[in-house]
Amino acid sequence: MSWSNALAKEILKPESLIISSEIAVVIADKFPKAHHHYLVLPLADIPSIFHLNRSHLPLLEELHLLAKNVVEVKGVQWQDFNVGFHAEPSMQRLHLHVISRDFVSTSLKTKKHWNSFNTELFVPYTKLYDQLEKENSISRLPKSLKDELLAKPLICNQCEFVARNLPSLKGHLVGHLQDPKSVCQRTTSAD
DNA sequence: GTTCTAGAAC
DNA sequence: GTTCTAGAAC
Repeated sequence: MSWSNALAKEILKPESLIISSEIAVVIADKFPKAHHHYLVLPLADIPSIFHLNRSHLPLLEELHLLAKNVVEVKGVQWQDFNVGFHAEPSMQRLHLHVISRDFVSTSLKTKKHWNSFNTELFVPYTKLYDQLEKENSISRLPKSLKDELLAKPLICNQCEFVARNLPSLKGHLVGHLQDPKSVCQRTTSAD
């Protein structure tokens, strides 16, 4: 399918690059799911996390360094970010997500969007790095587990709130952004 | 990955 | 009647 190759084409466009090295580049996600959402991609044609082994550990470190660099360039706080890979990627080029934890964005539209960043469907950089070091490969999640994680309730990433639907979660997340202290005291029925 | 939209949920 | 979700896309 052609849409799944879009990232490989995107990194060839100079205007897409925010920063780059000889090994990897950083671009803005075309449909950002938070205020800040960047992708770090190797120039080498590595299709996915399932093509990695121990020999790629230095490459991963380079991706991670660029992730830190883009956050610095944007003048925002590293600790406000999730940095990692999708356990079940859709796009055919290895890409490290660098996404701010606000998740306030009009492009966040589905339960799948939320759960792919806020359950085990999101593999933090360090978790993937350690697994690769230990086992020399990354294994796919069983389909039953993927289905289970996709079906999980919409749990806020900043408090105990469980949203009844996506618009409710989005409203709640805006609350965190505007008033980080009081939003956690709201009852779940208020939304 | 997104768009579109039927019909389920409210 | 309106909002929201979830599956098809040749």
